[in-house]
Amino acid sequence: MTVDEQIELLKRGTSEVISEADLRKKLESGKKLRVKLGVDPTVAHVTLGWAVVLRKLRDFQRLGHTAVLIIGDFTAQIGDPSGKSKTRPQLSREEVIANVAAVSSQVYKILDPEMTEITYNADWLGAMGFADVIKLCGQYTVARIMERDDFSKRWNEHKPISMHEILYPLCQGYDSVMVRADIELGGNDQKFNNLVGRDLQQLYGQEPQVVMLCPLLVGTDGHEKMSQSLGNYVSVVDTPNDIYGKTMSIPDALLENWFELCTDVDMDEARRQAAASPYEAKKRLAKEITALYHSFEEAEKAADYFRDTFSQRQQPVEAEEAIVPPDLVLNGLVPLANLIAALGLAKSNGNARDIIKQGGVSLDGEKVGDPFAKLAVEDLSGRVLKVGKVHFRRLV
RNA sequence: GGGGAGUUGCCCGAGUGGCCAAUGGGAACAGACUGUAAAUCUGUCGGCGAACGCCUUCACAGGUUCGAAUCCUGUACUCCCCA
Repeated sequence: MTVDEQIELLKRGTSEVISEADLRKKLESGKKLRVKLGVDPTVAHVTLGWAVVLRKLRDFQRLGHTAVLIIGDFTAQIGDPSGKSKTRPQLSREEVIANVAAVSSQVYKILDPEMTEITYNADWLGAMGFADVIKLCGQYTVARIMERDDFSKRWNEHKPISMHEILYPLCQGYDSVMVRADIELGGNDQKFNNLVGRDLQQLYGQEPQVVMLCPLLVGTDGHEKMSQSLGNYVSVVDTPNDIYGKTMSIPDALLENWFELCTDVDMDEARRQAAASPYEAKKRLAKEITALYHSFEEAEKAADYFRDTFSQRQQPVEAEEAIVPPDLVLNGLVPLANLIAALGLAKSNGNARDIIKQGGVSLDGEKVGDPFAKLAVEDLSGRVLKVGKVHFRRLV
């Protein structure tokens, strides 16, 4: 593959490369490049949003380069201020460890483990003494930190900025120095942090890294950046049905963004399809994504399930089984609302009654309208309970 | 160090002694329509209860009062101005 072709491939799904000339130079050197991606284990799922940069990293691996994954076990405890209008809660050591465990296996659904180097930034950041920190701080000025959009905005709005937050970019930049990164990948919101890496590398006598930024994937709600905390995410460990279904629920306006960032489908083709029939394009998208994290066969099955269950509103043949909690049963009768709440399908009994009242609950396809319905237990077993649009449970 | 302003439900934000579980908007949820799209319309949106109702909530802890989100005192946190 020529360098031009490589650049072409690598640029797909990026919004900015700083700079392309430097990237070319590094690729032309023929050297095995060290491509850094820092991730903070603040959550327990690899979402499709996160997968965008992981997939980009995998593109580099396919060209023979090394993925240097930095688990920000130290920085997670600071909390990245990027794109945040308020201070993040600082995570405890235990939470971070739990998240690392959960996430590390998920990233190999995308990356090639043979070509991945995993490091933990607590190894060097945690070992620094206060004098080292002061020295590092001496390399940067307050004005430069305050150039940053998030901070200046918060500053102007008279919102608090904690001291530790302004150290975050320095930590991340120092990571680049420590792993001698040739390239750093990140979402658009990481631009500032990644540029600090360039500056610090130069100050420490290294060639500055190339910064490659990917646009942020918009979440299923169609507005906010996909994130676990907002609940608008698709996880790579979601079931095929969930990946497919959640993808089908995104607004049409997101089709292009998702095709570009979540699939390898040719963009001309994707655009053509989206223009011709957004619905057909979305089904294609959902199937493509599902297949990436499961298999083509499972994606087909998910598509069938979706069509039958949601498009044609048939009752699913297979549904997660749920046991009627015995303590709800009185004289062989169980109050439906309490059952729904106990199964976690509503947040309280009152909420469950509200949903019933509004026609959101059915048993074997038959709507239940009485919020105070009490049902005979033996009568329930084997029947399928539907709550809302999405939740089905086969009662046992 | 001094002076001033503020902290309300998931978020924003009204509310200055009873009519406040607390106006409004957004989010969310359910229904209709549909393509689990968008737009629109309707409804719900602290907990328990069949219900009269009861319980917990307006930063935290005390206090005044028959009665407090609303008044007083202290504590914590945030912002502004001065040094």
